[in-house]
Amino acid sequence: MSQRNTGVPLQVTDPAACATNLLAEACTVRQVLDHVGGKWSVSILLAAIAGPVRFSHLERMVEGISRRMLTLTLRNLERDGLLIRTVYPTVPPKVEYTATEMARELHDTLTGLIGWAERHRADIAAARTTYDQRPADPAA
Amino acid sequence: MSQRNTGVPLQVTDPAACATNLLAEACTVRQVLDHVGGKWSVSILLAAIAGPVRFSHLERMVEGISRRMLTLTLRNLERDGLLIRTVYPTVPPKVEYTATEMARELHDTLTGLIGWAERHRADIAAARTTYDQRPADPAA
DNA sequence: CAGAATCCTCGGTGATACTG
DNA sequence: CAGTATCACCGAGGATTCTG
Repeated sequence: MSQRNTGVPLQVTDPAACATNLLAEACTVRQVLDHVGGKWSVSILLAAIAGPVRFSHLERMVEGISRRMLTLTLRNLERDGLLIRTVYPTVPPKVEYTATEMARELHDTLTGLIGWAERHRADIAAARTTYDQRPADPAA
Repeated sequence: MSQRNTGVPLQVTDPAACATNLLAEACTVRQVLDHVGGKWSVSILLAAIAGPVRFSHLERMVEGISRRMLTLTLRNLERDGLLIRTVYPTVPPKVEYTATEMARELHDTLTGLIGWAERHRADIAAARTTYDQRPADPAA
């Protein structure tokens, strides 16, 4: 990026770092996260998977998102082949975003993540409690 | 955070936002990403899953990570119940990090993500090429 | 309606030095 | 060896305005 903050978020884990056998997995995971790890990517993706959505529709659904980030995230998802952008040349401009097959498969995979999260929600909370109740200064 | 930059990364998606049925999934996914979405989390996690690792061991494996970020990420993972920290009170201090069962299950889930990424690596690259070759100014 | 352009803030991250 | 403390940087994200 030559200019200041002109474009889309970077989201590029350098592929050169993916060398070591063990860490190769980690690197691949990070590549995925570079696509959907953004603050709003998943929300938009899921919305589009549920059915074609329009810009203003998303703006209302995702709640909390700014126009700018909506645009940027949509661009990213489109660039990565997860969304298809369709422009209807009507008088009030109309643009629809549709999830690709690849995106739907990704959703299936993400479902696994959701399952894990729900299975271990309690465990995570418990761990956090345990951690917070650590002795701050054991030297006493 | 009252102070400047004292502690661990935030990593807390406010649960209140998880309301709408459709976006609830997105919110759950984001919760997971809050745990392992950090730049180094996955690498460390995978290393620990492969077997108990020591601090300096990780420092060499992960390559590129700073001491600070290693410490912070380890703290996060420990707090979330993904890692167990064991201190051996030997003369040169020795600390081992072990992955929990929960972490291993997460790894299994992440494997799905890896599979997806490898299946669609070409598609993503192709989409990017297509996107880059867009007409910049169609009005001409 | 659907963006593009601009400016600004904040917190995640890195580099370095110090400590038990 | 395994951290902690402090400082500085910069890029993702937010708010606002303008346009076709």
